[in-house]
Amino acid sequence: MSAVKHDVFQAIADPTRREVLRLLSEKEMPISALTSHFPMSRTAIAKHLAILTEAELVSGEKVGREKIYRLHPEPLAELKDWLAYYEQFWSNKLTKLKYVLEENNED
Amino acid sequence: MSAVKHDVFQAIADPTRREVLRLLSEKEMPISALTSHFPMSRTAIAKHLAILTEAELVSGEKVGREKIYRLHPEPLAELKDWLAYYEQFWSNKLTKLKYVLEENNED
DNA sequence: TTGACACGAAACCATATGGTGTTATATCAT
DNA sequence: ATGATATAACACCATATGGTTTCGTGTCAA
Repeated sequence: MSAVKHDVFQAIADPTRREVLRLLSEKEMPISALTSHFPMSRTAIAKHLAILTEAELVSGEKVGREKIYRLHPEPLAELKDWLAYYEQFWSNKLTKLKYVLEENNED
Repeated sequence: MSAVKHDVFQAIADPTRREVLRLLSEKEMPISALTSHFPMSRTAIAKHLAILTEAELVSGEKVGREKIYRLHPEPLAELKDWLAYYEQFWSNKLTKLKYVLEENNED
């Protein structure tokens, strides 16, 4: 679908692809089973799977006339590492505290 | 640059925008200072900032004739939460162990 | 007040993205 | 062998994306 290689960040940018990942996290399945969860054609899902495959987040194994796709979550480590850098600027606890203080200052 | 609202996932999909976030994490700065770090026009950076602003990852404050942009990392929590779900399928420790085993099997 | 500076807005462009439909090919069941 | 099934491959389309250039406007400094 594109000339340039897709990375993990681009792969998870699309809501359909995130839902595909979630479905595959529950159970490996072929394209047609995946497609039944979406209001779009099998061809569209196939393209999303191609992008996810490029990012190495899924892999497909041909079994008879089916091709079973399954989740391959390791590349998400790159995302985790990227995110870890920003946690020095924010933590859930400190953020909540800050919001409380800002709300108090409003009156 | 678009009719649909951009979310955090789309915002961080672009390498330029990720670099903008990193730069702003070091120091708040106006558009022209940001632009000097990239091989593209000020207008292009302005569009990226608009997308980051839509995702509420940055905010700009007008100061005189400048507009100072600064990082607003809280929306990254959504990403962190999304990622947390997949950590049940994989952990750094187990991944490293698996890689070590695979390397050992190579000879 | 006259530039120079920082930015915003608009028009434009090439390519990417996300979808469609059609056709072809391999496999399984009868 | 035939037909149904599962998917791949291809051509096509509208819109989004990521960039450009040009022009307009508010602000600071001389």
